[in-house]
Amino acid sequence: MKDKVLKIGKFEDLDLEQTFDCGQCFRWIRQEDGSYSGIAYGQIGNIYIEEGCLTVRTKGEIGENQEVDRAFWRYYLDLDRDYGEIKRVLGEKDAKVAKAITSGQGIRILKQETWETIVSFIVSQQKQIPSIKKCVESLAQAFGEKAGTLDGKAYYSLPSPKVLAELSEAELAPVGLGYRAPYLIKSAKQIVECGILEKEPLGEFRQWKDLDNFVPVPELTGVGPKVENCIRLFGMNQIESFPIDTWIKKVMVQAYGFNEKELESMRKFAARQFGEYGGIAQQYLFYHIKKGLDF
DNA sequence: TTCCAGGTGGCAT
DNA sequence: ATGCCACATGGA
Repeated sequence: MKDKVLKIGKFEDLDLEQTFDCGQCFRWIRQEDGSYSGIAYGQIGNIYIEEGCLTVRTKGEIGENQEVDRAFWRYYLDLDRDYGEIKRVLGEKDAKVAKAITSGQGIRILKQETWETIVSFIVSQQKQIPSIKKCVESLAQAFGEKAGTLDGKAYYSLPSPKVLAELSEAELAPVGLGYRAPYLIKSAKQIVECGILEKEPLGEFRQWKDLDNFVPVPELTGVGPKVENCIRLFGMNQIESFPIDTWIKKVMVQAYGFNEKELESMRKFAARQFGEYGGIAQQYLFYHIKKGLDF
């Protein structure tokens, strides 16, 4: 199959490095020319900006499904949300976020597959981002399906809940997940048993909107408050979600004067201060402090 | 070598 | 409801 090039359009408030390397996703890899290659919903792509125009090189014949593909990338990259307005609202309300926005003005919250975020963020606990990327990639190569090749590199989808649910800890051991391996297997079993796969199958260009009606997210094994909020924010389009990890804790202490242990107060504060845009504010703050900048 | 990492489950108060 | 602590592996 040949490559085809899709011109998506010109967008404000979009920076590929900030979006793909801000820690929200683990399967997009920066190429030497500054573009990003990866896979989402089984679609392989190489994404870049050329003369100001967002462009995706992907698989398929020219002219085939062009409008569907464009709609998909618009969806995945969250291009129909007005980040300019969100930044204005957040910036007016909160001076710390206003400062953070100066470092990450081009971040967009990807609309990732729910299942991918469940896997990724169960794996992510007590790991650094490069290590998370390696584990997720290794998982895909070992147990996923080959989705195709781009620039001579093979891309694999993540193993489905069914595949993962059938695996033993011994079989999963080579992936190097450590103590997270049983969490992942148990969560996969919970997803299979809850019946959502029959209702909202993988492969559609959409997230699991009513997962909570099948298994409430916090009931998944290995999913505590932090991972739950990441799944909601990155994988369920619930952008008010405000994950509090070690870095956001630092922000809350340094910039807002909280005591390190006052988690519940931090949550309440975030909900009141950032409201429906909590997750986007969180991502600006996260990106800013990770760059080593202060407030 | 030692220490730590986008936390959570299990147990004790 | 809250406070400890072990947890497996890789990288600095």
